[in-house]
Amino acid sequence: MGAYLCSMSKVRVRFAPSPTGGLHLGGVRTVLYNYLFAKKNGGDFIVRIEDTDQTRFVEGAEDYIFNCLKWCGMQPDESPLHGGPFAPYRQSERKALYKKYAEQLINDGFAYYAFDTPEELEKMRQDFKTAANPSPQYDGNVRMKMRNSLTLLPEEVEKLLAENTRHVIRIKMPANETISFTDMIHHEVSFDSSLVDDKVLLKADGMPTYHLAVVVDDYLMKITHAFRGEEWLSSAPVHVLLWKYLFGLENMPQWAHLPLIMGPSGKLSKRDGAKYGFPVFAMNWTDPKTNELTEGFKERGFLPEAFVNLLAVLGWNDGTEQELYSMEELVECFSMDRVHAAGAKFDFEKAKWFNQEWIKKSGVESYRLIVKEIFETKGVSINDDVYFTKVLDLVKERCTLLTDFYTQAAFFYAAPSLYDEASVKPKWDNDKKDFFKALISRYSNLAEWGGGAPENEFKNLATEKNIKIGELQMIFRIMLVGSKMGPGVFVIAETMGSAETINRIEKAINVFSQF
RNA sequence: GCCGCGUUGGUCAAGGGGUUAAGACGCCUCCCUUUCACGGAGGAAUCACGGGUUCGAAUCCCGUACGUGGUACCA
Repeated sequence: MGAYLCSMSKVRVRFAPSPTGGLHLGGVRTVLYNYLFAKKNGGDFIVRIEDTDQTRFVEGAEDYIFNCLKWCGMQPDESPLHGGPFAPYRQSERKALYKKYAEQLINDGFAYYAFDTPEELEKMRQDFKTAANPSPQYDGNVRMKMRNSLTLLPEEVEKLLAENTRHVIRIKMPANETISFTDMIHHEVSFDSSLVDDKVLLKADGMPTYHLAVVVDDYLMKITHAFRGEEWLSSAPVHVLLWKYLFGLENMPQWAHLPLIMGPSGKLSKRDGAKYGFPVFAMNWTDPKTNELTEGFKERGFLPEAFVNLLAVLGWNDGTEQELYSMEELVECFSMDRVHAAGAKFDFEKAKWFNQEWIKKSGVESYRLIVKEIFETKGVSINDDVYFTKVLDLVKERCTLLTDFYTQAAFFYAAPSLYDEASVKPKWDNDKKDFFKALISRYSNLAEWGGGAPENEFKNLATEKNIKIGELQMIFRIMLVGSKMGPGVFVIAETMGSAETINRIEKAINVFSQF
């Protein structure tokens, strides 16, 4: 181990999503680690779209992915959207490239044509299925019993090819070889080649499978480090072999297989979101076919800084006690060898804590517009941004999600329509009523409203009337807010202004007298 | 079934032969505040199991169990 960086070449990493739907937590974290590693090492971050399965194409998914990256603050250096010297960056547009590599493998004896139809494959799986082997593979044990260029006469193969018979190209896995490589997270990993199946490399429609495409494109795009989810580890021996056959092991990128992010019960799926009440995707995603909406962290009220932060430390830490990191700090501190090998269960409670911390940490300016939109969606129009900022500043430390600003501060924009009766009733009597009536006239005559004046006036009057302040303060709060919540009452009164305060006292006196 | 990967409190985790086994989230108690939060002080709670190696194991080795991923002309 040790030096993972090849001293010769510039670091180049890629995030290679297939545009089939929303981008979930694990996906974003994979991008993040790619991005951090690239930036940390002064390298390039490439986004390549792996759309080789035409049956799974989903309208809008690619744009959506780029929107998510943008929201998270990760701009690709090269991508189908941003261009670059290795274009095109969509595998579907690179289709013609792959065939020659597949054919080269055949010529070198590392791959073969297979003419088996889907029905024949299904039959094979049925025929070879036993209790001890419930899912037989197309591998060294069965390939000589199938219809392929290994079993057919050369002239038969020629004929089938000449007739354009549908066929695929499969890798011919060698027998009894140990295939091993060094993973940046798992270290030495090895496989017995006899146990790996003859993966399809080129499909009948001429498109490569992931296995071929990833190797060819990583080579062509000069990728130095390849990071992906651990679900790929099982097929790594195929990729290693292809590198060996095609481009040389010495040119193979350094691999890192990232631990999986788990849901409350097993692998995190978008179903978990609906089931347990937390978002799974970065941003809202509506499936164009089913119209099904899957909630995003953004819409749930997360700050992108918090989202990035919580993802970064889910499976990685720098060995210190620091937990809050900006993107810049992450770039500074990140290293792949401090990434955990084990999967991590996602904890929404902790995720919310990160958001709360970022709300407190950030200036209101950085999210004012988003919160403004939330208010306006709720039917509250914001005309005075100075006042709005003041209000947000007042309540920010009791907000966990951006949407909480509405519940915490809506009372600044509308007098309560409902009062906490149970808290007022036991304290409300004629003395209190007289007090608040007198308070109205005192407040009306107040020359200046700021600088603690409402509080002083309130307290003076209480002393004069010989009522304990504690007896009055809660009532006052409920007059202004409606319930037992919010910042200090006098701060609220000062912020609202005298007219509004007086209005609310008047209104409340009437209501309370009915209790 | 087979193969791969993994296993420190409920969760995220530090620690990689000798530690009172950090810290954070969550939970509980108290303080602050006549509200709710924020903040502060405490508390409960952990090295999956069994064998080795060693004076000494959470740490190294081997098994077992459990979890998880793969086992597609999907990525």
